[in-house]
Amino acid sequence: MVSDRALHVLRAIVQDYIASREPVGSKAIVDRHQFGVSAATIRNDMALLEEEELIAAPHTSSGRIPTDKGYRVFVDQFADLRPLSAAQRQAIGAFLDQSVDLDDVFARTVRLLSSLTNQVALVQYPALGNARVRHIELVPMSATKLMTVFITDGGRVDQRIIELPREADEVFVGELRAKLNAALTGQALSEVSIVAASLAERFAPDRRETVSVVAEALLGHVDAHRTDRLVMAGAANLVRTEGDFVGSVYPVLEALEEQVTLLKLFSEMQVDEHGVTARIGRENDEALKETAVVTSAYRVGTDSSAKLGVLGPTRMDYSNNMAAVRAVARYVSHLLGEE
Amino acid sequence: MVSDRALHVLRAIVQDYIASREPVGSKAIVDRHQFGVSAATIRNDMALLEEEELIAAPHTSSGRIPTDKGYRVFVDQFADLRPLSAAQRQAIGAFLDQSVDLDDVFARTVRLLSSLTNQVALVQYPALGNARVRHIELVPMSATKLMTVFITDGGRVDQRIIELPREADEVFVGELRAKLNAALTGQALSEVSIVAASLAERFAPDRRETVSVVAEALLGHVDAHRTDRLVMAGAANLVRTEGDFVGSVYPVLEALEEQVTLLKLFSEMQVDEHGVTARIGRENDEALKETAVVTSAYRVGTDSSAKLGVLGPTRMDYSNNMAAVRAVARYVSHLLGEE
DNA sequence: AATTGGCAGTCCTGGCGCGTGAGTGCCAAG
DNA sequence: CTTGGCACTCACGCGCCAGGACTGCCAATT
Repeated sequence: MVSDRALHVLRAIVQDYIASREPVGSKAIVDRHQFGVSAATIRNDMALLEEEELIAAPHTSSGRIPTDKGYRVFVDQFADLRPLSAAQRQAIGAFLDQSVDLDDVFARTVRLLSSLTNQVALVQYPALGNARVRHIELVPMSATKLMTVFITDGGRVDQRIIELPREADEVFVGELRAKLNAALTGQALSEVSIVAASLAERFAPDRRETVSVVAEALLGHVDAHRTDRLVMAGAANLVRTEGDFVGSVYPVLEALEEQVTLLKLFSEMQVDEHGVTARIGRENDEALKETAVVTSAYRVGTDSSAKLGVLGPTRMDYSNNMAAVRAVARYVSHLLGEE
Repeated sequence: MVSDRALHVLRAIVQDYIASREPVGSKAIVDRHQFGVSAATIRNDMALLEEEELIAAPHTSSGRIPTDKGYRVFVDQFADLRPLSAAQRQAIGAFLDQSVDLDDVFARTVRLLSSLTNQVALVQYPALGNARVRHIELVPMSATKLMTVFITDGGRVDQRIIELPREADEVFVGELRAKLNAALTGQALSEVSIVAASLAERFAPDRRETVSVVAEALLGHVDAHRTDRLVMAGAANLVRTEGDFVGSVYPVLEALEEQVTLLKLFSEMQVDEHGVTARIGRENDEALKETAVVTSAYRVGTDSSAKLGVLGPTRMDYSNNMAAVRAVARYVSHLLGEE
């Protein structure tokens, strides 16, 4: 429908608009790019692009800005995704290799992504749906308070404090700990509920109530592992780019604190063959209709995975951000996916 | 220096300005408050207050707004701090009582504070400087990778993955675990470094290198417990109140992400006899010079404590916010401070 | 000595009109 | 299909002006 040159005009408009934040006119294009044709010709192409709703004019006589659809075509057509420079790659490795534990990997990853892209960075904790129990620890806090610590082979640790129905001595706790680990260590999380249910039988009747309270806590741990969490950094960048929003950034920030919106977003995004995807403008929820989200997946362990990405105004540097997201996702996979 | 009535004029100005965000003039004061004197008299008092730098006029002929110093006097003189309503108190209890563990208490506390005050809420993790070791767990991840889990009696759990210099079998790990717990359980964190240093001697020479790597990891855990952390919620509220900042909110948000600034702030703030303190405007760091921070302390265990509070524009509802912060701090103390 | 009404003066705010300039749409010619 | 030319359209910045909300000061009053 639109000629090849028209597409390149679109690219020029997107690039110039991203660089200057000002509507770009036909004259500016012939000046800044080597099209070898006159401004009038460019104008004809622009009329075409406008008809296709790839660009729009804020008011009758002014330059054009890309529409959501325009950004979409730009991203699909011109996602050149030049690899990052060697120095940048090395910086990623050097920074992430310092991580001391899983939480730290994620904390560092968001900060890194945020500073590479100058956008809000998001990292989803892996679901670990098929993770296995590595170890269960019971720590008495007082006669009737017990802390349960639940460790999976993905390296995730959860703790929880429960109130026991009656007093439990050290010996009994030791017995319970031993039986729990014997029965559950190495089991998939999905098996925990089945095993835990049959556990009470192996204890004297007057202990069973206490055991089932503990079993219930274990189910809570499994749930907590299913429930995804997010870490975020660089929210200040949204305010810095406030001028790119015609509405307020307030609803956007609200949506960011409302993690459920973001988790839904991540779960809906399918990573394409390049390993990185963008969702632009109205393709998102109402609250995020003026933003774009660039996402990639990373692997954890052998067969578990989660997403990470950045969020910013639709007027963002897609090339750079997509390259950064892809590179970071790859490095994190390399870090956590190895066996 | 300033008359009693002048102080009440200051109070009226602060209250009206907080309510309307508009400079308040002498006429508005006689209309909205029962001073029983004429506008001209109020004007004389206002001239006095201006001389004392408690209020200022944005431009020659317009109402006055409080200065930082004016807010300070207002807070010191008129901190009536009416207790929250019974319904609000009950809501605090009902919400916080649902917490399942320590992290959850803090997560709920920030959300609660943020929604009670419509400001940014901050909760500092307790330092637990005099906490004791409750339990140490070692979990083999692979032949040369070991996860160390470090649990203190405050209920805090830390994990970390370390690389061993040579392979370690289950038996050796079990022995190490037993010896570590025998030597360290019940010890104060400050003792860990001393005990850990002498630990290697008790093993065969070819094990010592591995043992000292583990000992080093334990020191890392102790450090992590010393290093305070913060949780935050409601950053979106800052953007909502953006109109109250003459500069941008961007540096404020940056400072919020830079936790070190906030930790320094918390450590400098001394809670007064009412149990709650405010720091206003330029009393803070440069980046926070347009904000006010209301803080209170809460107790954890018997003798450990930390701070929590809210941050917002200097034009905030001090009475409400101070009451909310105090009530929440008290409830959290009640929750975590009990023995 | 404190208070008050009156009055002149200040300065922000919003509306109006106008020239300027960037950029478009269209057309007829190449 | 491309190009130069040309009329047309708006947003933008500027100066100007009237209205309004205050203040500061002063002389009279209590």
